Amino acid sequence: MNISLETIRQRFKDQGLKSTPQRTAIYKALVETTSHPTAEDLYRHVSQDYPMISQNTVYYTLGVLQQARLIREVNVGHERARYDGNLSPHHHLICHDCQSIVDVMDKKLNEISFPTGLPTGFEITDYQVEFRGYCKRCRTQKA
Amino acid sequence: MNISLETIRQRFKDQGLKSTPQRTAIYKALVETTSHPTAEDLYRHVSQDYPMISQNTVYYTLGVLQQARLIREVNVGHERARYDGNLSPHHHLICHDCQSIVDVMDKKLNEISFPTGLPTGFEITDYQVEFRGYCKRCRTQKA
DNA sequence: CTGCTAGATAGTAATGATTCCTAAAAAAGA
DNA sequence: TCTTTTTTAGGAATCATTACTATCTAGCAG
Ligand SMILES: [Mn+2]
Ligand SMILES: [Mn+2]
Ligand SMILES: [Zn+2]
Ligand SMILES: [Zn+2]
Repeated sequence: MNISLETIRQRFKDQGLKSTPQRTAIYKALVETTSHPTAEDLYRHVSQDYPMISQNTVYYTLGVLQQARLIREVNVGHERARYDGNLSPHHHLICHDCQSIVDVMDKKLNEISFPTGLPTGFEITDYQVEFRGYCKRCRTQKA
Repeated sequence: MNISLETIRQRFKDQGLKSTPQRTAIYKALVETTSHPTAEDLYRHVSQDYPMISQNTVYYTLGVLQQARLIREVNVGHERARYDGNLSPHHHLICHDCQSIVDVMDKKLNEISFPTGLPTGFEITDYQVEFRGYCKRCRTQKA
């Protein structure tokens, strides 16, 4: 999945964000991968083109992009945070062993009805289905 | 929800775990609450009866109980870990603002069919539905 | 009941991801 | 080009969790 610089600049502008090379590179990397990388993964990736970038910039940028709703964070236990540049509604499948995250696009999962019998006053906004299992690689390694 | 010491001792024995006052107190606290406490919450709670207990013991014990499948960890973003002593299959509802976690017992949620069209070889073992929203208290505070 | 031993506890030090602080640099509009 | 507001980079700080290790104790064997 490829994204043009113009598109990126436009999205940043729409959110009132300045376009910098570092920010653009981080966002582009995140939109163009399906691997749900960590901040450090992104730091290493972007470092190839911008050797002087700091980890701090990566963290700061991820925070900014998240607030602007251009990316989202994926919860996988309490290990380091994982990020997702794919905003279309979808769910995830996570390997117990290697923590790899795979997108689950099944449309049926977007039609789950909200539960009833909850504490009064609680208002649900959205939900996430998190499947767990073992990826092919980890399964063959065990055998 | 109350649990007797005999029941606790039996469960520990079944898993080959020694029964110590600290371990018993931590497990009892976790089974008898629905608040999904953090390690520190439990440390503070158990400290009332065992003032000399160390945080380390709480962390170690939670690890042991988790490996023995007597408790489970609940994922809520990447804040500190939250624990659950309720092993019956259920899901959760989390407040965006105060991070409180409420149990969702809706049986329909336990009958979701596994998605198809996944990477070959991936084997799903289980899943979790995580609802997000705003609790009553946080909603009235905003208004 | 007594002693033995694996496992548990407590205290302290270390780790590591993330956040905080700040001066210098750069984007974007005037 | 000038000005203002962000953004960046680097270093220090934070804080939950782990690691290390010297006692201590539960549970069992004798
Ligand atoms: Mn995804
Ligand atoms: Mn629960
Ligand atoms: Zn795997
Ligand atoms: Zn709340």
